Amino acid sequence: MTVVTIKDVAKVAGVSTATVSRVVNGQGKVGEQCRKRVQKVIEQLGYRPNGSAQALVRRELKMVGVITPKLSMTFFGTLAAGAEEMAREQGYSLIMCNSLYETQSELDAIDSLRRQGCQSIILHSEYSDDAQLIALAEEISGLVLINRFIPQIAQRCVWFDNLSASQQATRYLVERGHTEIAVISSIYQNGDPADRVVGTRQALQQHGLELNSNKVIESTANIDGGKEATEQLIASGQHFTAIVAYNDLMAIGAMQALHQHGIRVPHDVSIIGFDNLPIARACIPSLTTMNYPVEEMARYAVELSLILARKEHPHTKQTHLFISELIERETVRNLRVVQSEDKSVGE
Amino acid sequence: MTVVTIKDVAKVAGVSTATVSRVVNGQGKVGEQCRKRVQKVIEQLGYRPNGSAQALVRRELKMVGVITPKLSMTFFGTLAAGAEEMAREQGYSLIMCNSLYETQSELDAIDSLRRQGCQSIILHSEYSDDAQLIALAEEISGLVLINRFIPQIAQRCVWFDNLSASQQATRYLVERGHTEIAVISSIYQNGDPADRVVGTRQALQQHGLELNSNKVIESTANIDGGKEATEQLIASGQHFTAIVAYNDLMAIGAMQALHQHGIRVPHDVSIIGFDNLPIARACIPSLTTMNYPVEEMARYAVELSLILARKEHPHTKQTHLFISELIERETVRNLRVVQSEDKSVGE
DNA sequence: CAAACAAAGGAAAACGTTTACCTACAGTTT
DNA sequence: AAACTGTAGGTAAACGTTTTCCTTTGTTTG
Repeated sequence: MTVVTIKDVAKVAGVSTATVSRVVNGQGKVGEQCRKRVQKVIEQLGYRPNGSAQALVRRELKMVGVITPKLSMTFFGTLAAGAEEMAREQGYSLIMCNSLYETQSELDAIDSLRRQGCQSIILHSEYSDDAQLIALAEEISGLVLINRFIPQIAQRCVWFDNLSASQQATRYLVERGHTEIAVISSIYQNGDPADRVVGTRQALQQHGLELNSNKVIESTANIDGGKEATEQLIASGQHFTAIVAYNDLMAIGAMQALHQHGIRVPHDVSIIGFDNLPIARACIPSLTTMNYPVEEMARYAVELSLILARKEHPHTKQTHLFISELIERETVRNLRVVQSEDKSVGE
Repeated sequence: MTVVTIKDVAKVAGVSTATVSRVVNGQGKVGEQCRKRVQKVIEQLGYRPNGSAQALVRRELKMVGVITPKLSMTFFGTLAAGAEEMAREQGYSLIMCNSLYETQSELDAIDSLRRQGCQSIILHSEYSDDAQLIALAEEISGLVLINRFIPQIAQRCVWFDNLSASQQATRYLVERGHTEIAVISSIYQNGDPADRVVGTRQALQQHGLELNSNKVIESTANIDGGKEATEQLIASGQHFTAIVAYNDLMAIGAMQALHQHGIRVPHDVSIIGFDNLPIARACIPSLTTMNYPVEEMARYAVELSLILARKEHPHTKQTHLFISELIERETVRNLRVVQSEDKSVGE
């Protein structure tokens, strides 16, 4: 007797498997003393319903799949943690897949999830194109895109208002007297970086300023990328008193590069990051950044996915947009207050 | 026709389901032209085997479960990433559970995994006691403990040599002239912190020095905890020229606290962390730390778990110990080289 | 007291695979 | 030509549930 099945329980309790099933699931009519007896046998034998059999007959696996590029990055780890939490609350388990920023592994992951019978999938897609994703949405009722917006499947998109966030960040700098602003952007393909540059440009224009393209440097969205981009920026001789970074990691890299060149933050150069990772609070000086409510978004995405998978969606064309807020810390200097010294970079 | 089954394929291809199954799994005798025909039908219909049905009949789910306290922490995210990678290589998927440092959620997670039919489980357990885990190992053939050692189930333990790592760290400090060493430890229950304190004590003794218990402060294993512990240490008026921190986060917290008190790192106080998180390389000054090969360990743990689950284990009493190496960076000052200034904390 | 009904619980089909066993047929050996 | 052998491929049982009918039994109602 390796594993206890419902039949074993039924036999010992002297009832049919139907009754045991009813007791386990707490539905259908079962007499009180009968229920008690079955309960007891279940305990004694340590019966545990077989999930595969349940999934087979119910035609649904109580799992939600999450596909992100790289779980070891705090941002995606946090995303996964939020998703796991909501999934668990709803009685689902979480299957995790890393896509490693490759289209093929992204597709493989989706395929493997579908094969498992997983109808709920949260996808953070960097590289698949819109058409592919729209096609996928046709087939997978519970597909939800996180951090991406595709108009045709707006109701499946849980995303972040990059435009207004970067406008907000830029405005904050301008209001503090910064007019020469550099942007350290990412080489990601998914539109986010581009949106943010646009946001910065728009905010500057609203104040009669302009974003010089020479001050926009792209690199990989991590610490090294930030360092590299900043080196490039310094080397180019551009004049700037503030940097808007694509994310906190790049901002940290920028701080390192500036530090190596003896440029002080925020005294000589101010910096704003994105994401509000724990590291932003921890670094010295602590990083002013735009909050990215990724955990909350992930929770929401799972909830949405479960609803969509149940096909209860009155096909609203509503989309799901999360907005940012600025976390004020120590890396932005207000040039309009103290004018003690006026050193800045370049020129 | 909502979903394509093996029967549909069989009907269209004019063969039995057995043949389709043989084609899909590439085993058993199937004629060449017959195989081709079936392949084609599978393509056309977009047939995808039902994982639940397969798991049911094969009595195994191709999944490995990973249970960690908090996925949003880089350490555990990295662990999960390593596990996912190996699982995928072996054709398995990964189920993630957060235990949130609670015994009950830990047990719930295990229960849910077992119910799914998951025989491979990687558990990072903080709070369950040895007896519980030993009992669990009896029932779950593929249970592997990561970052924990229990002699009775040594063959299921993938762990880290805390003792020698902390000895190594301490020796490194002593060799650089540090004699007054403080330890910022964690309040975790799982034995790691205690082992590390012992390691430090032993290393000091080997050099004829002693670890003053007043210089060992415990707190939570994160940035705030490190800050708090350091504040306490400073307030206590103890004299110290170096700190061994329980992990990089606590080390960063310590650096912040020291910074706030105008104490320079490494000039006045040296620090060694543990884990070698990306943040250790990124902070200023960059943190000297003991490497913790957690990703590699996680990969290994999954491999081991799969072997154990298959019960191929010739019951060796081998255990699986990973060792550390010191990553030299900028937070340790060599007191024996330059003696320009001699300020230190306390006294 | 008969008729109607409700409640408890059983029998069996269904879910989609895999696989042990069997059949049919073609080719080989005597 | 008969007997044998090997192989492609079919049949059907099995995996462990859930759920739709039923049947049985006891209770209410006119």
